[in-house]
Amino acid sequence: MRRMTARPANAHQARLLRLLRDGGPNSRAQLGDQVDLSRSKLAVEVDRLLETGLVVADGLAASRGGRRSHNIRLAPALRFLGVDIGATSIDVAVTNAELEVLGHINQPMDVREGPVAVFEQVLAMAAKLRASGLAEGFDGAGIGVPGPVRFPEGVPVAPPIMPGWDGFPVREALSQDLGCPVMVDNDVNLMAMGEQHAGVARSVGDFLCVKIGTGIGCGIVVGGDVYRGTTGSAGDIGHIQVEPDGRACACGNKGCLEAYFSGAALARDAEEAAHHGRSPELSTRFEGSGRLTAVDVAAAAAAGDATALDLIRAGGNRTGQVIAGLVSFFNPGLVVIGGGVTGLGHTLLAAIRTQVYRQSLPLATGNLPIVLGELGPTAGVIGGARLISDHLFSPA
Amino acid sequence: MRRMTARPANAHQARLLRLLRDGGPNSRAQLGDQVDLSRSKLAVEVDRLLETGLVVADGLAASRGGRRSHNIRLAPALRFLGVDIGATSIDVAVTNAELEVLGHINQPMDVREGPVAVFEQVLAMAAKLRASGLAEGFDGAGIGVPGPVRFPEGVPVAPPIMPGWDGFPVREALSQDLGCPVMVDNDVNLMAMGEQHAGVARSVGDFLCVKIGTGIGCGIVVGGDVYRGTTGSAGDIGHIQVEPDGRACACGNKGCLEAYFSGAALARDAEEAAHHGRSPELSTRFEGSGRLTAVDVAAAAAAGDATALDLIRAGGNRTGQVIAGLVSFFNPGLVVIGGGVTGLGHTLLAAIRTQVYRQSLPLATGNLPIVLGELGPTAGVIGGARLISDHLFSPA
DNA sequence: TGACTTTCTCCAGTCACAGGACAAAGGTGC
DNA sequence: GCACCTTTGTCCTGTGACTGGAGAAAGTCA
Repeated sequence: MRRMTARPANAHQARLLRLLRDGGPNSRAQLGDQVDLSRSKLAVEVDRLLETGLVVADGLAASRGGRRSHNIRLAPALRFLGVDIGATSIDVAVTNAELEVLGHINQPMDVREGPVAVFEQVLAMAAKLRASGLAEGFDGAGIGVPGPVRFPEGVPVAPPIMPGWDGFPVREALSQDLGCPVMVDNDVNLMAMGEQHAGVARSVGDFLCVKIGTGIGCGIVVGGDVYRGTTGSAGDIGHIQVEPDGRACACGNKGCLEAYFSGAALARDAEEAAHHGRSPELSTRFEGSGRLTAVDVAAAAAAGDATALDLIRAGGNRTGQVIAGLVSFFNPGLVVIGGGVTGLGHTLLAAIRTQVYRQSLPLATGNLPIVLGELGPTAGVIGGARLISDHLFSPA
Repeated sequence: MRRMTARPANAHQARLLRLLRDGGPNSRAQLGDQVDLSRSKLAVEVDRLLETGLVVADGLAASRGGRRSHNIRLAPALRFLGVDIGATSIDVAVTNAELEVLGHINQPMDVREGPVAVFEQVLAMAAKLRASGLAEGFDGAGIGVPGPVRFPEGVPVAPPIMPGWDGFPVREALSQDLGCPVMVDNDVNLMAMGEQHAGVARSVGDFLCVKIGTGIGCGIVVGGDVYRGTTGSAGDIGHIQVEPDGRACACGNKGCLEAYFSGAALARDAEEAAHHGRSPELSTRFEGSGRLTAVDVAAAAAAGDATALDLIRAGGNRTGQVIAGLVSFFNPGLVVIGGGVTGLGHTLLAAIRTQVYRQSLPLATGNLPIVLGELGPTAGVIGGARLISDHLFSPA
């Protein structure tokens, strides 16, 4: 099958494609209400898009009291690939042009295996999705990696937890292997874009999206666009110091947030508590599997284990302390908490909220929702699809 | 004299006005090199601007090997007023259309006297500048106030150090009194705009501008534009916690940065040191005037006083600790330090730099200049002129 | 069945703009 | 002093973008 070759020829067409992506099928008249163009001009641009095959006319809509309208929709065969490479697992999903997830696979994988091994697996997962009949091919792919990225080139830079990835031409390599356009970004930014597109952050212009997983990062959205910083490392809040001369961190400094709270730190603290017999619940689980993860802590907390709850509260306090500072600085309209540890749920959220509402200025917190992400592991892959569709649905 | 009544009719004209503002007089040909318009279209727009009187043609430039060009410049009679209302003093300046300061007055004034008294003084200062022959009237004014502002309406909101200002319609009131358009913003944002226009931050897209005066604030510039946050309180870093359960702060919390370092905190610490006889230099100065300010500490430090140097270093460390976090989060291309305490100079800067370079990630600090502002007290007033000119030099 | 609404197409006129021809005004080399 | 080149600026025409109105198509409602 031929894949998407055309691109919008001008800003109007790009605008129309995005409206159709975000609002679903629409009649010409409905589109006209949203774009401030005359009906004639709009008709011309829609016709051109129909010619390119990017959109199709399918059927008549119900009448609204007059002539029935033709439904215009994005080409139903368009498929985007969203790839979210985490520290310990990979998510791959196919979406249609409206960014609805048609199929989603998750597989464990250690990112430290290096880019070659990881991409081999990504390609296998993509092939699996294709083989299942969900897609005949991919028109574009958006990839998230757990570290800073030089965005224009799609190349990771100095990633702390990804030895072997520094400078690897991810965009170029995957674009060749997949045979479609590829965009690469930080996984946290992808999550922010996902929650913005289909989650809790719809219609919020300026917000923060804190992802707590193996590490801690923060997606920054300014005026609806992801802010990446001068060298692509914006949002790297895991190594903000929360305790002068505190715990040693893997980065070489002392007292970093990540040294106190993250998937890894939480697991370590839980194992220590189990070892010292401070928590029967955790000890039992430790004896069962020989190791503990954030999931065990969440389960223990759900079972009412005091030590587990304390661990979560302590971590939430540390995180809240940092977020409070960021709220004062950035004055967002929303804070989203997501990532692997969201399973810790409301205990975590309550601790974070307490810190932020107590420490930040009333003007900044007065009307500030702090909520859990609503998409879970799909946020990243939807964000990936969104990233590449934003790219493809912009003037060539 | 009739003041500026016309506004640019379209984006091209606005672009041309800003080019003339930032680059000074230019020929049509030179303008054409910068705007990506055909010479014919450019000529049409320039002619229209000439008709409105916003720009004038004055004289012929030297030949560059061919026909001599006509110089096009902004109307020489245009005058902008920049007003920077600080906690303890007011700066007012007149600029021409190129935002060059023609006259500048500073007078002490306690902002707690309330808006009516303050604006009476501002109007008197403006009248004085006008009487000196520098301006026959003002075409626009940009005002900075030391607290958060609801920007679109030009109204201070919940300002901590400005009782009586909450909700006062600054923009509307001053616009009536001055008889010209007025824009209002946070004083820190004005400083950032000033340094961006004429200071160290020229040609930097994303940067932070930390102002340490009576309080501590931070101007945030994203992609060349000031970022103000959801409720206008972005950059309010003075109340970020640097010490859990630390010193009581005026805001009601404990351990805020401002409780440890700001003009006020520094003066208090200095007086305490003088009182306890820990610093002969400061004691002498205290006996002379009965009180101490940041200026005294700076002088003592310059004289080699160890206690004064320690105070500055300690404050710089605290501030650097916060800035380090912001650098990790925001990944700016430049950090500017300004405000009243810049007189503390390189001792302060060195302490801040040490903290930031030590705590933030190498990727964020690798190529990050941390410098003192270059405009001093004129940054704010130039920023004010810039604010209103940006407004007036945009399509009506 | 007629009046009215909504949707969509067609067409003519207007405006924005590019690009070439040309004029004006200077420099340079012989 | 003259021919020739460069630079600047103006004029003019053709093209494409865009608007708004007329009208056709296709429906609803009384």
